[in-house]
Amino acid sequence: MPVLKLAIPTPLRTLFDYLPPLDCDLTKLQPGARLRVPFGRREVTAYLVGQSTESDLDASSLKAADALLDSQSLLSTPLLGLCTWAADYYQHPPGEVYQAAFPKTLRQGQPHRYNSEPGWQLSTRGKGLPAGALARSPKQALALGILQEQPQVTLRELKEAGISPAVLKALADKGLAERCDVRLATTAAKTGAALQPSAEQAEILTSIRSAGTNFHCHLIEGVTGSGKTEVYLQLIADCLAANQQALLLIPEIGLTPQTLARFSKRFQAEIAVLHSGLSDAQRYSAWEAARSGSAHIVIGTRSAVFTPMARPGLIVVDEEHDQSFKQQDGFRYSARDVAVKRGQLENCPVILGSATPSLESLHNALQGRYAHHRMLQRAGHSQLPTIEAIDVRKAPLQAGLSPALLQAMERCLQSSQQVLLFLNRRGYAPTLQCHDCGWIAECKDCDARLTLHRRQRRLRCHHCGTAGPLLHSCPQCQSKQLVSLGLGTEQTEDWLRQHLGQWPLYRVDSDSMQGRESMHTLVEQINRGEPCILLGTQMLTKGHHFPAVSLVGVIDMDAMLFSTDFRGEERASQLLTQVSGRAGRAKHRGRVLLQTHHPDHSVLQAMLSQPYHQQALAMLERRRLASLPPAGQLLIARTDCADADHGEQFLVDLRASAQSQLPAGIDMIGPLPAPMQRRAGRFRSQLLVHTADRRLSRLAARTLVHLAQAQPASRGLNWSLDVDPQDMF
DNA sequence: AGCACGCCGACT
DNA sequence: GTCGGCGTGCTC
Repeated sequence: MPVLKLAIPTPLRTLFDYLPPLDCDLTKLQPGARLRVPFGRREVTAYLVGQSTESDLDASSLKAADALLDSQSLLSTPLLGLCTWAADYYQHPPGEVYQAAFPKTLRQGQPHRYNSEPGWQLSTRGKGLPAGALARSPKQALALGILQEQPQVTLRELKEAGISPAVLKALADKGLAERCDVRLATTAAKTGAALQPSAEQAEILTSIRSAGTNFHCHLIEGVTGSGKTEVYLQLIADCLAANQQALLLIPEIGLTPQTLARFSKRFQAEIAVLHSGLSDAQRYSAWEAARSGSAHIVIGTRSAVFTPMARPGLIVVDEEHDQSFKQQDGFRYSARDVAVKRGQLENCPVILGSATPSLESLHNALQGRYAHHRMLQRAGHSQLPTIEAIDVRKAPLQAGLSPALLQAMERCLQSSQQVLLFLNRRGYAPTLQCHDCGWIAECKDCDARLTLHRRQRRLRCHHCGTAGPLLHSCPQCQSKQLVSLGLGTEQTEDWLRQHLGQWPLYRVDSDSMQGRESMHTLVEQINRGEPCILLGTQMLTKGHHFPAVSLVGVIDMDAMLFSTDFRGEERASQLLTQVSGRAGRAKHRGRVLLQTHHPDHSVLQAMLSQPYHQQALAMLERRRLASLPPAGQLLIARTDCADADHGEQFLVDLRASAQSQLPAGIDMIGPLPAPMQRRAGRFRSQLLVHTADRRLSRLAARTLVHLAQAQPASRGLNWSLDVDPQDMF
């Protein structure tokens, strides 16, 4: 008995067995095709994973699929393998993983339209006409002639030949021609002139090329401005020359216009871009361009790692350390890690690039699993900036700015250069307090204070998004003496406009950069090079090039130094190195000033005295001593629940049942309340699971999910497993 | 996650 | 008498 193994989008971690649709040729059922199936009391889109001749269930309890939606597979064998691997590795329901490889329109069960343009062809009757027929209507005869030469002609080509739609309509009315979809032929990509590579670039290119076109993972660790992108471009050019496609993953959409511009300039090629800002139709057409192979280059954010490609030849993950590659809810995958796995399954090279590689990737490189390529020189003659700490203890601060920083800013602006100020806190002030009774504005749903947003006249919670009106009197004692504490970008902006108003000021944070194009426009404005002040959050540090910036001021370095997460120091080093990298790319040597109350802090001292690479080696050693990732693996079982005790009890029980089943070498810590226990009205607890190696970690993940599924959960309790968590929360 | 069934309060 | 509140149980 033929049985179909289907992945169905549902939170259940299993495949479902169905009988084939009635009157269906079994050889037409290819893995990666979609089917329409009855599921419970509704109809859903299912994805064919495989066929079998038997089922664990009784044949009588199997339903038959309603219809096969795709007569051909839409996913290649390696991509199917990738989905299967990811479902197992992340212990996530297969249906939801498979769904990640499809655009929304196809998930909804719409018929697949191949990469095609509307066109016309002769009908059976039309094909029977002799050449030179229809001589009495010259236009129709011309159209007929064209259609006789080529089996299918696009509407566009017909129009170019002077055939109007009316003429075609006339042919259709006579039953001689009909509409059709014309599949597009793939055209070869052309590559423009490459830049002359530097000695370092040339060496890396040679080394990567000599590693061949099979799977191999390369880590390019290149200081900001060393020209990693040029290396990518030349490798992609090789890939295109071999008639293969390249996949480039980038952290966020903010970067897309710049990246796209650079790629369009170099390549006369079709580039498919996939990011969250696309409409469903645009996303579908980019997806289909990648899948059909008409797109030569696919550029996208995290989710693009699951895009099908006809001829993949290279995968590049730019800024591989960036946290946005890790999905933080639902299907919690790391696009970087999935990309490496995909390279292995597609058997093509994978390039991970960063100025500040993650300790995971650096570890793999040092272990010899990845080839390690370093670029230490900046392109042209620009030097890396100098970094100095400003001890702000006892210094009179104005909107967070010390006299030393202000003086440096003015000098910089007067010599017609740009200043970048980094303050990783949006809003006006992070706290609103009553001066008379000490009351503090807190979020009613989270263990967090409300941030004062003056411009929007709101009190907002940055954790759950709720926003309330600005208060003018204390709800506890009715005093009017409400004072703001702490500093956000809005406040520094206000002060700078008043006191250094002669210089243009651009605030760059997610509040001020609302429109899709606003960041792009701003970057262009800034790069005209006029002296100005840039003030922003980490939005400002992500990949943009600001050649005229020669001074970077970090207003609140201390916020970066104190973190509860074991990855805190790694993040701080990366962030600081990335901010510093914005400075001094052109002729002037840049200068970075860090304001701190803790000039002797060890992390700060390391940043002042060593480049990122050395800091990273020291951090790796500390991780090794503490058996923390990448030395050892981590899993977190999380719960969130309206009742704090229920969540914790669930994890206590889970731990107890896991304890008896798991072998030695798997350590469990907790359950503990999450670092911010209450968020959006729900109490969060977590159980940490630490193992020495990957094999044990995967065993632990499977066992925990198995036990958690079998465990009775009180109503309203959600649990999830986070494999390779990036944040403790 | 959906979507139904099911058993108790305020309306025509 | 029913309309509908959301508790709980199932999906091959």
